[in-house]
Amino acid sequence: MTDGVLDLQRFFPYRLAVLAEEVSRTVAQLYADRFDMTRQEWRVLAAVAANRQMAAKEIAEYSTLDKMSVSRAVAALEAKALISREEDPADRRNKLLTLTPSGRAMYQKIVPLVRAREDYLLGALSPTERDMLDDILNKLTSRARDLRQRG
Amino acid sequence: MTDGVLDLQRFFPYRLAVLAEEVSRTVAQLYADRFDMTRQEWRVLAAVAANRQMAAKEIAEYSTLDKMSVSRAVAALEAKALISREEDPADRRNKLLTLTPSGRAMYQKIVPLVRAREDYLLGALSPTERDMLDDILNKLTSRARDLRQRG
DNA sequence: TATTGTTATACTCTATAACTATA
DNA sequence: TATAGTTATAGAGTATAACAATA
Repeated sequence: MTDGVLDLQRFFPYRLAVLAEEVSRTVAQLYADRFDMTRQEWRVLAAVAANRQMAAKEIAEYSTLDKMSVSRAVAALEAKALISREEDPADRRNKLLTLTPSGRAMYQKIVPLVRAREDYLLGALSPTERDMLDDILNKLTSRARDLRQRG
Repeated sequence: MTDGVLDLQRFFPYRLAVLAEEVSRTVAQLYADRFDMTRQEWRVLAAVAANRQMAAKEIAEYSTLDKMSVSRAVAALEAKALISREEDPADRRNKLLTLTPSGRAMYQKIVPLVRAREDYLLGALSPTERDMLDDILNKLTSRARDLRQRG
């Protein structure tokens, strides 16, 4: 183990990447195949649905997307009439976003589907494991952010 | 929680994706910024280093890459003289890959660096948590694969 | 005919940065 | 000058499929 060879199958960053990609695909099957949305569009839709009336910058922070991804996802969602945009009267640089009725309807169709997949996945774990996973994800995410900032 | 709104910050697939992306970046900082390798090239390098003399198909299985990604990563690594290719005399469709001395030297520079990052990340966890995380990753990966295959 | 590996193509994603309009 | 958002562009990743060589 501590010799010069690294076994990819036991290397945590690799295992995490494989799991996350697999999970991401199972969720994307729902919103991509059935509702023709990209991952970015889904995240923006979920962000606006959960918060109502957000500026693009707030969406970027909430969804961990950069502002360009948000901008393009918003344009795509607007073209599909799933969200609408209006200027913020208090600061006309901001474009406030809300779901249209059909955007909300689509969101409400997708949510139970992705929740069911989440439940199925987490159903592999005991309640104790689920609680611990919650802590573990928080701790690891915090460390990973430290690491990346410090280089 | 069970109303129609999904909080992205509490949604497991989202949290997992954010963590995995963050971890992937901290590791990529090492092999990309310092050694000018893509993620695919790093995975292929690691696969060949851990197994010696692999055919492209075996690399694809070991590294969870598809055969085209392997083919292009191999071409790139060969152009940098990090791996070499020879025909398998037993089946001339196979191209057996091995690291060149400079490929092995680069691998041996990278391994301690990525191991240090892995150790730092997992250092956020107690030994109990680390053991449990190991099980959890296995269980979730197995379920996610089930889910994706069944659609 | 089936398999290994390569090549072609097109689409998505990501990153940097220039640009606009407001402030 | 600084900020919110858009647009441009190029590089990297991914997916489908056609293809060549070999079995």
